[in-house]
Amino acid sequence: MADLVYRTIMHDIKEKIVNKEYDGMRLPDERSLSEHYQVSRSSMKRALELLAQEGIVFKKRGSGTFINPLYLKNRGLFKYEGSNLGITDSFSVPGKSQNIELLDYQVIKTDDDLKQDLFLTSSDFVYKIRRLRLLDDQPFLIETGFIPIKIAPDLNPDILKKSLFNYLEHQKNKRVTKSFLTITVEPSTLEDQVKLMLEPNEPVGIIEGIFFLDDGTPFEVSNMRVHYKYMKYNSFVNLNK
Amino acid sequence: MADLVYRTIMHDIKEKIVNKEYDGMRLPDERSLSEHYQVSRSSMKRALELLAQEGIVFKKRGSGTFINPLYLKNRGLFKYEGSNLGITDSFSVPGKSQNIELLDYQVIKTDDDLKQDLFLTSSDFVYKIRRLRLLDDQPFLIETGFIPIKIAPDLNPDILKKSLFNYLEHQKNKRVTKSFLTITVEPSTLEDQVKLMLEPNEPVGIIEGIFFLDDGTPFEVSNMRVHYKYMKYNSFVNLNK
DNA sequence: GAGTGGTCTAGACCACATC
DNA sequence: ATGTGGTCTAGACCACTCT
Repeated sequence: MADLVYRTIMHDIKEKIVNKEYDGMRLPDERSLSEHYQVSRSSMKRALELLAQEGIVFKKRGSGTFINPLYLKNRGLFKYEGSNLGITDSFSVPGKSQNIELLDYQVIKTDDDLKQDLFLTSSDFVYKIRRLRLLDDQPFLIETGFIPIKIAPDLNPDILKKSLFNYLEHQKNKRVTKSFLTITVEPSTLEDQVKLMLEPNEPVGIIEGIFFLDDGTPFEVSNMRVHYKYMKYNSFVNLNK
Repeated sequence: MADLVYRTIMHDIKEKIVNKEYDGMRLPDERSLSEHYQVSRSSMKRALELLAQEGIVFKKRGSGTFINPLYLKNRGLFKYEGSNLGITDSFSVPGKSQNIELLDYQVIKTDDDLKQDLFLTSSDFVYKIRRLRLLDDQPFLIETGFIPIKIAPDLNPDILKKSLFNYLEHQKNKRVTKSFLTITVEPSTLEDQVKLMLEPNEPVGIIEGIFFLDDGTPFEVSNMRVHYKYMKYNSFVNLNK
C-alpha cells in the first residue's frame, strides 16, 4: 500500500519540507520534479495535490507551488497528524495512560434513528455500549456507541476495554476511514458532573459521529460527551471546488 | 469557471442522485459513464472522485460506485452544502435576518501571536474588529478578528456591518477558500452572558480560525464565541491517505 | 474469467503571472 | 515571450470482487 508512486513522492517531499531542504518557500516546478523523480507529470501533480489538500503547500497557477509557512511553524495544529479516526488515538496525550471503564454493554433492537443511521432493517440487533474514558485517573469522556452485531459478532468486554478500531483493523481486517461528525455544546447534566468531575457551571462538548468502513458500510453511531477542558477539535477546510 | 468537464459532470450526477434518477444505489461503471458523457475515463474518474470526497458516493474497487444512503436521507448534515467560508453565510437561517453590531474597530500593532499567525513583521499594523452577530433580535456570536491593513487598506465600518468575505470576493477579487479551525468549549464569561443573553451556567462554543486567500496568504485571525444553542459544526472526515 | 475501480504514462493544449 | 500550474485525452496494465 505504501509503494504507490504518488504516495511515496508525497512523503518524500513532505520530509524535505520539514527538514527545510528546499531553498526558500517555493518548490521546484512540476516538470523539473517529475524529471527528478523519473515519473510522469500526472503522477507528480497527484503527489503535490495531496500536499495541497493537507494544507502543507499552496499552488498558484502561473507562479509556482509554495510551502505554507504556518505548516512549518505550527505543525501540531494540523489535522490528522499521525492519527487515525480511533478515539483512543486522537485523545492520547504523551506521558498519560488511557483507561476505559465499561459502564454498560447490552444488545438491543434498532429504533428508527438507528435504522436510518446504520442502514439497517427492523430485524437487526445492535450492541449498546457505554464507556467512560480516563487519562490517568481523570475521566474526560462519556461515550455511548451503537454497533450492528452482524458487523462484529464476536465483540466482548475485553475488546471494549481497549481500542475497538485497533481490534477491527488487526483482527478483522476492516479499516474505519470515514466519518461524519457533528459538534455541539451543552451545559453539563448531573451525570456529566458526577462521572466527569465537573462543577455545575462547567459545560461539555458533544461529538456525534457516524463511522464508516472502507466500503461505505456504516459501522458505528457514537455520542461523546467530553469534559470541556479536554475538548479540542482541529479542522483544515479547503473549498477549492 | 463552471464549464470545466469534471465539474459539470459532477454537478450533473449529483443532481441525478438527488432526483433518484439511478436504479438502486449503484451508479453505472466508469467506462459506461465516460461513454455516456463523451469524455475520457480520466475525466470521469475525476468527477466521481469529487463526489467521493464530499461523501456523496463510495467507491469500492471490484464492485462499483455506490450512493451514500445517508446523503439522501440527511443532506443538511453535510459540510459546505452550498456555502462558503463566510460566517455570514454559514450561520444563515432561512426566514431569519442576520444583523451585525460593530462593537470595536481600531488599528493596533502586531503582537507576537499575530505576527506568527498572519506571517507579519513588527512594522505591520492590523485592524482589530469586534462584532456582535444577531439572528433577528437574538445575539448568538461575539467575533474578534484581526486583519492586516495592507491586505484591505480601504476597510470601513460600512463594510464590516455586512459580509467581509463578499466584499473581498466581489470588490477586490480575492477569494477566501482555506482555513484552519480549532473548536473548543468554555463556561461563559460575564461579557458572554450579557451580550449573548446567557444564564450563568450556560456555556459558549469557541471557534478560532485562520483564514487564507487562494494564494496562501493568511488574511484573518478570528476568535468566535458562540451561544451554545447556535453552535453546530459539521465535518466529513476521510482518511484515505 | 469477466467486470470494476486504481495507478501510471506521454503528450497536447489552455490560463494565468511575471518580466 | 517565457514559465508555471490546470485540464483533458487515449490507452496500458494492475488489484480486487463476484460467480
